[in-house]
Amino acid sequence: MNDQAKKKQINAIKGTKDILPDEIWKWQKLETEARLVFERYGYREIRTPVFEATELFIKGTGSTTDIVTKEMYTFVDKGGRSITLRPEYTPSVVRSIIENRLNLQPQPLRFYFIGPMFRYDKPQKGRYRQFHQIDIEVFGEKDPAIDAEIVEMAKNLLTRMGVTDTDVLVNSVGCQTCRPGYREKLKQKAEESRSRLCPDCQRKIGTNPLRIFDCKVEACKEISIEFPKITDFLCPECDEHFKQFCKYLDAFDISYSIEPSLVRGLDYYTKTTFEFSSRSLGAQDAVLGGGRYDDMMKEFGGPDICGTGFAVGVERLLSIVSVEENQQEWLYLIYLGDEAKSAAMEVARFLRENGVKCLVEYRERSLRNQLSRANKLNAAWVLIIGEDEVKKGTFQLKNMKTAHQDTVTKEEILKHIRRTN
RNA sequence: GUGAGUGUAGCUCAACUGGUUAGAGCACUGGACUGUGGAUCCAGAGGUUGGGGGUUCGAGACCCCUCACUCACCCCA
Repeated sequence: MNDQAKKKQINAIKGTKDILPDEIWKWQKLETEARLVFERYGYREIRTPVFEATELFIKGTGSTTDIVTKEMYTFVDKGGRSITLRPEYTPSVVRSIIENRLNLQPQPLRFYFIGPMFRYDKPQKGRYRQFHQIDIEVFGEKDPAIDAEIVEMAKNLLTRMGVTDTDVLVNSVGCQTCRPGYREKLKQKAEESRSRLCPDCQRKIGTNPLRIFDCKVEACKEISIEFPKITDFLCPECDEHFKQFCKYLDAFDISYSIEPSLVRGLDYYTKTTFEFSSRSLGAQDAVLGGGRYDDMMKEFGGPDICGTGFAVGVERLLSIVSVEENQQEWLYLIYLGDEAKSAAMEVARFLRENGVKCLVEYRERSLRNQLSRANKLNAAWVLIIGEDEVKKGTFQLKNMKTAHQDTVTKEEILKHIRRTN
C-alpha cells in the first residue's frame, strides 16, 4: 500500500449509515413495539431474502415507476442472473405466497416484516439508499373494514412510540375500470390550462398528471383546485368501498382528511391509499404509507387474491419519536490487588448467573480512579473487593446515586439490588 | 439525474480587509488525591484547515478542479 492509499479513509457508502450503540435502543424499542402491536392483531412475521430476481420488481413494482426505472441496485451474479436488492417489500411477499402455496392456508393471511430496503436515490433528509421498513400485508380480505383496521393499527403503533402529531391522509385511486377514464379527464383539463401552469407541471401532464395536485407553486395550486377529483369519478363498487372505508375510520375515531392528490408512486395500488405525514420531517414527510393492491397476485399468475398493507419508514419514524430510554441498572465491580481480582471474577460469574448485569474492568487502578470510571459509565451500583473483603468474605456494596454503602455477603448483593429496583 | 449551501481537533465553534508556530470550550488521558466517584486546579495527547492545483513574498481565508456532507427539486418510507 502506498502513502496515498493509506491516507484514503474508507467510509460508509453514500446514503448508508451506522446505527451506533447509543441509538440502537430506539430501534429495538420500535421493533419490540411493532411485534407486540401486530401480533395482537393476528399478524405473523415473515422474512424473505434481501435480493430477488430483477424481474420480480419490474413486474410487481411496475416497469414505468421511478423505483424500477432509475432507483434499483441491480447487478449480474456469477451465474449470469440479473439480481436486484429489494427496493420495496410487497412483491417479495407476493412471490413467497405463490411459491409456498400459502394461499391454501385459511384467509385472510396477515404478515409483518422488518428489514432493510435499497434504492439508488440522491440522499437527503429522511431519504437513504439503505433504509428500513416495517411492513404489514393482508391477503384475501376485500372488506374495507380491514383497510380501516390497519390504519387504526398503524396509529396504535405510532402512539406507542410517542408520535401523535401526524396527519392521516386518505384517498381512493379507483380500479382498472374507473381510473383510466379519470386520468384522461384530468389530462384533458390540465391541457386546457397548460399555459398557466409552471414548467414542471406542464411536463407532469404527460407523465403523471395526478402529481400536479402536489405542486408548491401558488398559481398551480389555485388552478388544480378546479381539476376533477378522482373521488368524483369512482365506479359504483370503488365508490361504495371508499365510503365504507371512511365510515369505519370514523368508527375507530380516527381523524383524517381526504386528499385527492394522494396517489402513491407505485402502479399497483387500487381503491384505498393512505399516508401518515409529519410536519417535523422536512420534504420527505411521509412516515408511513400504504394502500390496497387487489390485482397484484393475479398479475403474477397466482390466485386472484386481493391485498392491502402499509410500510413504516423506520429512519423517518425514529427521527420524530419522543420516548425515553429505559436504562437497565447494572453493577460495576472494583477490585484491588491480585487476590481480589480472582475473587471479583468469581463474584461476577455468580451475579451474572443470577441475572445481574455487571462489568469488571481489568485495569490496575486506584479505587478513586475506578469509582470515577464507574460514575462516568453510569453504573447504578459499585461492588468493592479489596484485601480486607477477600479475608472476611464480605464486600462493600455502594449505591452510586445515594452514595449509601453496605457491607454484604455475595448472596446479600442480590437482595439489595432487587430491593431498590 | 438537476440545483443550492457547507467543509478548521472526537463534538461545538474562533482565527480582523490574506500576515509569525491554526486557538478555545466540552470530551479524552494522567496528576494534585497511596481504600471511596461527581467539584476544582495543573499537565498531556489530539490537525497535512476534506483532497489536488493555481494566484501571492506569504493562503485556513482568494480562484479553478475534485471529493464528501447537508438541504431542495424529482420521487418515496
